[in-house]
Amino acid sequence: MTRGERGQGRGECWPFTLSPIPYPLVPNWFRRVNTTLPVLSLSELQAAIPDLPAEVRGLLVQIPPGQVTTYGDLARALGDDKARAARWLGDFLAHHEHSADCVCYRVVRANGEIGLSVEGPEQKVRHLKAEGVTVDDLGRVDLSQRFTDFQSSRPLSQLKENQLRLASAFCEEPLSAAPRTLGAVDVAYTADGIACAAYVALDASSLEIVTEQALKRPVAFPYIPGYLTWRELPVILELCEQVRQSGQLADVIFCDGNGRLHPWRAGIAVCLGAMLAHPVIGVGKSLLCGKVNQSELQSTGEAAVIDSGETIGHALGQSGASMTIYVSAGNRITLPEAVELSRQAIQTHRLPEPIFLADRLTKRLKQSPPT
DNA sequence: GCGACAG
DNA sequence: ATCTTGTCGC
Repeated sequence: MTRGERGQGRGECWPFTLSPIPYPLVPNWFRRVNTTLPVLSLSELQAAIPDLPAEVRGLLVQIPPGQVTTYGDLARALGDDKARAARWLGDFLAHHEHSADCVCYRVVRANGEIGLSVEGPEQKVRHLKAEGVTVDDLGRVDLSQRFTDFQSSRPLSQLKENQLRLASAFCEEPLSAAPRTLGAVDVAYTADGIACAAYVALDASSLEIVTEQALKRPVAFPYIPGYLTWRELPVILELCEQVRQSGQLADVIFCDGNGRLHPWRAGIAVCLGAMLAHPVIGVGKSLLCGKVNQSELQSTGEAAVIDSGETIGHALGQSGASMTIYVSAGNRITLPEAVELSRQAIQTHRLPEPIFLADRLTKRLKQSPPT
C-alpha cells in the first residue's frame, strides 16, 4: 500500500466496526491521509516528464503512405483520452523542426480540413495527392483511409496517473491556526523558452511584503489543458523548496492555477500542496471544468462551481463582468477557508494581492537579464 | 451548430 | 501563457 492509499476507506479507519455504518461519523477530511512526505520527490517529478516532440515523431513514422490521421487521433495515441492535446499538436506540427523525411503532412483536422503546415498548405496538399489521398476542390481530405492503430507508451496517461497519485495525498482539513503570512507563486515565459518563477510572501493582516524570491529554468513541457502541472510545477516546486530552506515559506500559499477544480481533482495547486505537504489555495482566472449558477453569481457576487454533483470550487464575482476568479482547495485547507482568505487578500486588483504581486514580479524577471 | 475552456 | 496598436479613462 502506498502512502496515498492509506485511510481512503472507512474500514481502515474504523477496523473494529462490526456492522457497516451508513453515513460518515466524522468529517470527510478526518478520514483522509495526513502525509508529511511527498508521494514523489522533485527529481522523480522531473524524471517523469516525457519528451513529447520525440514521442510525436515516433507516432508520425507509423502512419502509412496514402493514409492520414487527425490531431485528435495523435492526442489519443499519446494517451490523452479526451484529446485535450489536439490544439498543441496542431501548433507543434505547424512550427516544428521539419526534415526531408518528415511525414507531418499526413496529419489533418477531424472535419477533413487540411490544417496548418510547416511547408505551406499547397505543399501539404501536393504531398497527400502524391500518395493517393483524395483532396477535394474545397481542400477537404478523404478521411476513410484514416490510420489510428498506433503503438505507443501513452505518455500522457502516465502523467495523468502521476497527478492522481499526487491527488491521493490531498487533505481537506481546516487550517491549524489563522495564517500570519500569505505567499503566492506564479510563472511567466520568455520567447526563448525560459520559465521565470516568482514567490512573494505578505503579512496577512497588513498585506505588506515580507519576502520576494525568484528562479529561472528552461521549460521542459508544453501547455496542455489538464496537464499544467508538468509545465509549471518543477520550477515552482524548486523555488518553494528554496524558500522553505530560507525559512520564509508562508503559512498558506496561493497558486496561480486550480486545485480541486480540475477534471481529475488534481490541478497544479493540489500537486504543489501534496509535494510540499502544506496549505495551498488554487486560484484560476477562467473556468476549466464544472458549472456556475450565473444568475446567483450576478446577484450575490459568488457561487459554487459544481461538477458531476460535486462542489469543487467557488466563483468570486467581485463586481460582475470579467472580474470573476475561481477559488479551490489545493491542500490542507477547506474550501470555505480558501474562499474567505482569498476575499480578505483581494485589495484593489482582480486577484488576491499575493498573486498579483507574484505575477508582477514574474513580468519584471522576464525583462531582467538571464542569470 | 456544438464542444472546449487552468497557464 | 505570449504576441501586439491603438484607445479609453483617471
